This record gives sequence, structure tokens and C-alpha cells, in this order.
Amino acid sequence: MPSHNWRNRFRGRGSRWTAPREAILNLLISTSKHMSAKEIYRSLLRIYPAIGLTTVYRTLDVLEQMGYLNKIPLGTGENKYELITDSSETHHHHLICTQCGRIIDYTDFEESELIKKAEQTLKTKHGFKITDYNFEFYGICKHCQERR
Amino acid sequence: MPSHNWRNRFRGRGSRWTAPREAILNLLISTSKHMSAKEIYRSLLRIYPAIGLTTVYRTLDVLEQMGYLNKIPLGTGENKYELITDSSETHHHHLICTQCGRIIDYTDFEESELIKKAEQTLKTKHGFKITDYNFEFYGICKHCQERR
DNA sequence: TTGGTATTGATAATCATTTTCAATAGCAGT
DNA sequence: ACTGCTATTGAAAATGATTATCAATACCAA
Repeated sequence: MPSHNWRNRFRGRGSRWTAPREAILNLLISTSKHMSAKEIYRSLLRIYPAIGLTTVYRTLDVLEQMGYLNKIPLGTGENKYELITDSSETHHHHLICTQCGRIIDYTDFEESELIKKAEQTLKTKHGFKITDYNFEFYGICKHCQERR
Repeated sequence: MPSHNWRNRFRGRGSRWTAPREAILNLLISTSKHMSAKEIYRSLLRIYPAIGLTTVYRTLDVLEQMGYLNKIPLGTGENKYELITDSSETHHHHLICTQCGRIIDYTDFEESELIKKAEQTLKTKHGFKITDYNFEFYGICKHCQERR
């Protein structure tokens, strides 16, 4: 995805395309990891020493509002973020290790189907307009189990 | 569920049964709401003016460790809690209104079945030992939709 | 009743995220 | 390219939820 595409997306909603935003997006695009705001910030410091943590948060906010970013609450008050790319359109879910914080993605067709159905049901039954959902398993990952 | 039952559960793990803990449990039992730590604290202040917020957090911690409490992250850093009662053994899920914070419970048999299957799959496929899960929909509730 | 120790509550500390605000930089219009 | 408007930026302070500290208290086994 060429960056002028992102530029246009920002411009299209009256937002400006700036150097910090480009740096943040490049990082998010290039990584397949789920990163916290601070991880993103620290990673960017190397190539963009002037960037501020505040700006990271603000850009993540904008991306979330635009619907391009997925916020994953860890339950500790910290959140991790992942870009929603075309290839991940089929929503995937998460395994969160409560020991080391590692997040493992997985996809399950059955689940995705079920969620689509559930969305409809909830809309008609509870008058609830779904904007997002979280489906996460918490537990101990293989790595941490072997460590004890 | 008589309170000596709870007393025994605490004692059984080397914990003590105290007045603050009884007050907190009585509140959690009597309400059907999902409450935040601060809501619990403020509610208890009326009948137990000496109670401290710290104690509320600690008791919630113990209950969660014992497996009797469900922690629901709101995505804002705040958590809400609900007691796991016998009648809710069939795990239910949540609709969280991102506007007013309201949480609506719902149960879906299909979902519960699917989750049980998924737990098994994840264990064998990813070596992940599941301790808990969250299945939540975020959106705008009926009430808030009508307000605009 | 007593002694050991878990628990308590007030206070201070953390940690992630937001707010504030003056300086800067995009960019639309010329 | 120049200008002016205003969105954006980064530093610092503020907020809000949760956790750590610590001396005093209260369970409860013996």
C-alpha cells in the first residue's frame, strides 16, 4: 500500500499528512506485531528522535476513528494496537498470555461466521448497534509453561 | 447462598473472613449490575463509612484469583466486575455501550458451545493453556442512539 | 487469652493515557 | 513562491485507575 494512499485518506477527512504520521504508519505497516503506544514510540525514536509520545497516541486515535486500527485491551489498563489491513479483513482473534503479554493471532472460520450472525441478532433483539468486538482468550502460552 | 459458605471458601485457602470482605460480597451478591471498583466503594461508604478503596481492590483481586469474579475491561483502562454465580455458570457475554458505559448481558448457546470447542483446539494447536476469555461486543446501545 | 500474621486504611507511588498551550508546519488560495 | 488560517506538534502538567508501603488492627488457631 503506497503511502500517497494513506495521505489521501487523511486529507479526505480534513486531516493533514505529516511526517510523524507517516513514520507511525510506516512502522505499523512494516510490523506484524501488536504494539503498545510506548513500544511504537520507542521504536520510532531511533529514526525520528523528535517524535513525542503524545503524537503517537493522537495518531492512533485518528486511525481508530477512521476504522483502520484495532485496539486490544490487555486488561491491565494497557492497550495494544494493530493495523487493519486488507488481508486481515477476515477478522482474527487473539490469545493473550497473561504471563509475558505475548499475543498470538488466530483465525477460525466458524467463529467469524458466528460473529456475523450474532451481530445481526444483537441489532434486532437489543437494538444495539455494533461498532466493534473483542474475542480474546487469556492463558499461559507454551513458552511460559515450559519456564516453570 | 448463605454467607458462612463464603466464609468457608476464604478460610479454605488460608484467607480470613473479615467485615469489609463480607460487606463487599453482600453488595456483589445483591446487585445484578456490573460495578467498577469505585462504584462498589462509593456504594459501601453509606453502610460502612470506614471502608477503604484499597480494600475493595484487594478483595476483588482475591475473588478473581479464587475464580468467583469476572473482570470486564472497558477499553478505557477501567474495569467492571461481576460475581460468577451458579446460575451464570453458562458463561454469558457482554454488549458494552461505548457512549454511556452500560453493559448488557446476553447468552447464546451456540457461542458457549463454540468457545468450549475453541479452548480444546487452542490447547492442542498452539500449546496455549486457557484460563479465561472475553467475548464482548462494543457499540451504541438503543438508549444512546435515540439521544442524538 | 494470647501470639503470630493476614488484613486494613491512609498515603504515596505507578502507569497509561489526556489535557494544555505556545510554537510550528500543512496546505488552500492567491 | 507567498500568505494566512488552523491542524498538528512536543514538552510538561494533569488525570484516573490501580498498586505499593507501612504502621495499626483484628482474625483465629492453640
